[in-house]
Amino acid sequence: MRFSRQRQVVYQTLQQTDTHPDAQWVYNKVREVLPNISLGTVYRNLNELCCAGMVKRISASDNVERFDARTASHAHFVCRCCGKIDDVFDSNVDVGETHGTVESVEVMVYGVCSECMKGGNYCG
Amino acid sequence: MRFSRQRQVVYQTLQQTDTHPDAQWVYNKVREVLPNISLGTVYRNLNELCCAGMVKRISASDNVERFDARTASHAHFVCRCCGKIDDVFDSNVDVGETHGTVESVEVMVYGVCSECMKGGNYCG
DNA sequence: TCCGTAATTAGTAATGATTACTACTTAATA
DNA sequence: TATTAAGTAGTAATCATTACTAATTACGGA
Repeated sequence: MRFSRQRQVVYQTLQQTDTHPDAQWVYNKVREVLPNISLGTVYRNLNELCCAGMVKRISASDNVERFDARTASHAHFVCRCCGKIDDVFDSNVDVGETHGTVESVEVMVYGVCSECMKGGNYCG
Repeated sequence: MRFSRQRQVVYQTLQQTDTHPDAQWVYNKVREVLPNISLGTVYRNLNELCCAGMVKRISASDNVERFDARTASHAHFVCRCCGKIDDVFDSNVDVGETHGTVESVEVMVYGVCSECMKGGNYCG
């Protein structure tokens, strides 16, 4: 993977925020530095960085993919009213006190299923 | 909330599968019983059922919302190759053995953040 | 330092999921 | 049964994301 100027700025931009932004937000932010970058380039680089393990993709039920440059494992608090995503780093914290009213907790285990491992559908 | 024929069939269809389908799959399945139902109706009913707490929405990073009529809390195994979602009911199970290779575990806490609770942005 | 070349980009078009809109229909209640 | 607000079918619109292409560029080797 080459390290183009565009890819650098996309990555740095994501590292400098803790708001778990979507591609459009990253695009707007990066344009302050690279006014001619295209939205497609932002999308492609976010995907490349995800593949490289430098960025994590966050899906939180509002039809928008969000991204996080903090790859250390941590939980997220998602507000279903404003869509905001907070980090929950400390497992001892009372989320209900610190972040808001808790309605449900979802645990998602990501990986490659047995059929795909066997069938050679394994992708990367 | 009224209990229209369409809503009944959408709900029943979702109850009769454990594949965590998306709206299109539900649409195709429901059309076997109600050939004239429209895709918009399926979407609207899935959303209504979510609001009513009878159905859960599952976001798993492939640009499609999936739905689950099993509202009892349980974890999900998501294959990043084929997109399949398995239920993980038994917390004692070795997910790596039973479902596939585990790459990451994400914990999402859903709720309403403090600002929205205070600001009257609370929505339902 | 200069080439060669494959990776990357900008710009635009296409795709695909989801929502919005409207005139018509129907479930549920009095 | 009559009323009526909720629900529906069908279609158009929206919006996030991906695909495509000709031009540009990073980077290893001469």
